[in-house]
Amino acid sequence: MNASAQSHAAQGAFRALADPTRRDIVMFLSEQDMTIGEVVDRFDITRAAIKKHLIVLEDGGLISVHPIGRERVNRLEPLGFKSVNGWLNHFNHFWDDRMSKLATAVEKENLKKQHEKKK
Amino acid sequence: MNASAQSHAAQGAFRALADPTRRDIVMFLSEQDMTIGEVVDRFDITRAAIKKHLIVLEDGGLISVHPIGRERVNRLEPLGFKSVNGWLNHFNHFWDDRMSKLATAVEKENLKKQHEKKK
DNA sequence: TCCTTATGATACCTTATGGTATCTCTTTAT
DNA sequence: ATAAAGAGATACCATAAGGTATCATAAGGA
Repeated sequence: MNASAQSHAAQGAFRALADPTRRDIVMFLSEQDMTIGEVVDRFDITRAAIKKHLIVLEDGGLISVHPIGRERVNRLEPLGFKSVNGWLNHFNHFWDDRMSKLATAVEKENLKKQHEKKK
Repeated sequence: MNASAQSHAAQGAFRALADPTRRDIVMFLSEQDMTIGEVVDRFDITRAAIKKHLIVLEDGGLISVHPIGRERVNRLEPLGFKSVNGWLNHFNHFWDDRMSKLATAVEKENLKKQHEKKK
């Protein structure tokens, strides 16, 4: 999968992570799975607002919802995060390449200087 | 730096990456540095719109701008990406932990079954 | 010098987004 | 059986966000 396709696939995830409240929710969910009510208790906004955030997170593939009785447990989903990681990874390679090229250039420069010194 | 502080620091970067056009711009810039005009040539939207995107990217620390004569070259900035990577890394650890715990649990379950078989 | 080119800035429009308030629907417990 | 608790849906509001059109500015080149 190329980076452009990955970007398309990760759109929902990137969108979801853009909001600080949603990133906080994700942080809480990394400590333990939670029902909506439990998430709401940790914020000062209404249940409806939290619910919307959870829908965005679910659309982005970052969480999944599991009904248990009348409750619905929200759980982190690794796959959604992987799509983001995958896209970012393209740039990690990019930095590596840039650094190694820079290192090579510096090395050549040093060799050149040493050569000139000998003259 | 804890994950919450990282989240705060990375807010601009996450915000910038939420838009598909900006991610595309970033992809182009990973191939080569570009002036605004060169970026504009690769899209079907106005210069003003591109300019706004570049400002958001700069605010997010994902690019830097370097004036050369009357032109302004836009260049990717690794540090901005690192802030995003840093935040995401917290969850990579999380997956690793979860997987290892799962593996341990499965292993224990297998040992238990073997033990019961012997009976 | 003067015209062209690369860029910046502002005003304005439309839609998306984050939020509240309110009502309904289920499920559990008394 | 009925009240309370957990969750969902919808209407509505203010602001942010992405886009265009237009005007202003500065630097190169003929």
